[in-house]
Amino acid sequence: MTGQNRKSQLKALFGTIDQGEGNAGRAAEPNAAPTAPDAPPLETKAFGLAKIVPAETLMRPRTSSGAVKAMGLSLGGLSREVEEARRLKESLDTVERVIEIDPGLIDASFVSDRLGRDGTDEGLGELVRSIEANGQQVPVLLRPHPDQAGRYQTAYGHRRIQAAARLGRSVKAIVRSLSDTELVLAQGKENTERRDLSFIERAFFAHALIARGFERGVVQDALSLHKAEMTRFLQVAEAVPLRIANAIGPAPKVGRPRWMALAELLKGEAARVKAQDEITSSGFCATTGSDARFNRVFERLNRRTKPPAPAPMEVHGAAGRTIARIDTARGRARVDFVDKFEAGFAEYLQAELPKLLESFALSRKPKG
DNA sequence: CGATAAGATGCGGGCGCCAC
DNA sequence: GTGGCGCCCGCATCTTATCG
Repeated sequence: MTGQNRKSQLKALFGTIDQGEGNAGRAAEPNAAPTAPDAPPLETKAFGLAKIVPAETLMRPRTSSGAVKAMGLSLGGLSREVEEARRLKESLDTVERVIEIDPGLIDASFVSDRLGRDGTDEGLGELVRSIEANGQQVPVLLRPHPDQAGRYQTAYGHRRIQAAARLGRSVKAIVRSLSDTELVLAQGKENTERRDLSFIERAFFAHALIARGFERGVVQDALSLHKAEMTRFLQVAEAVPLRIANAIGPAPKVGRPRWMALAELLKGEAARVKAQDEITSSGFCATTGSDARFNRVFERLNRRTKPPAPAPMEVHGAAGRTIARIDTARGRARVDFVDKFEAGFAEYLQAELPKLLESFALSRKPKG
């Protein structure tokens, strides 16, 4: 597929989504698809009730009128009105209306964009409360299920559907006939706009799309990815086994550098065995929060290569009491005095410290 | 509560590979 | 040789956490 084709495909898809969903609380796409030459005027399509005055009608030059011509014009006008009425009816029939659907009839998208959130999604409870209090503000996008008549497949709005199911309510939805490509592109675009997917979820979503044969450029466009980012997504998704990523979960606070570091560690077979062992441990299962679970796995794999930071050393006074602590973590030395010191001590320390350092340097020099 | 450090994210641009 | 593509490095900016 050429870049031009890709762009027109995206424009055709997303331009119409935004136009049809003015109540979705999102700004219209700045480069939305231009209205097709044979499409009804924009106001007809968007609002249905607006007065229809095609531009060509307004531009048509007036001609002199005889009785016959007047009748012809009148008939012509009538036929135009009939034609416009037909168009209006057509647009009303095809315009995307929000309908209510039982969540039990709705299946998830064929490409998952979530990791290990089933039943443990921290934000879902909040969404349930919001919908309970204010109703569902934004409709979800569905398509008729390609294999099962009477059922639907989700393009986006999975969490809203889960929340509605939990409340025992129907889901406000727009149903549109979508190809596989259109469905995943809508799904990717929506997730990108909402910024509610973590790094690793986006990585696996991009990877899943590539695995299903979607072109790299299409995936980049749909997820608004820079080419370099796309490369890193695929590298991480290939290096981190899905079962491990699923066990960890979305880890929203863990970004690219740490997932890439984990992916690097997981390239070794021994590390994969260790990670598998970690995710089945009781401690891991008892850990709440995907960020904490990530840290457990990461620290377990990193344990050998990165020694723990040394504990602060205590300096004891004549009576054996701790008078100061020396912290050498992160490659620097820091001295904290336990008690307040007398006036002038800082100046004394300032004067004596160079001598102390010099004396230390001399003691380190090899003798002879 | 402001300053600072650490981490996350987006992006530019160089490089190598490959098809034409 | 040229252009397209993917990989990689590194920088700038923004956000979040920590410290004093």
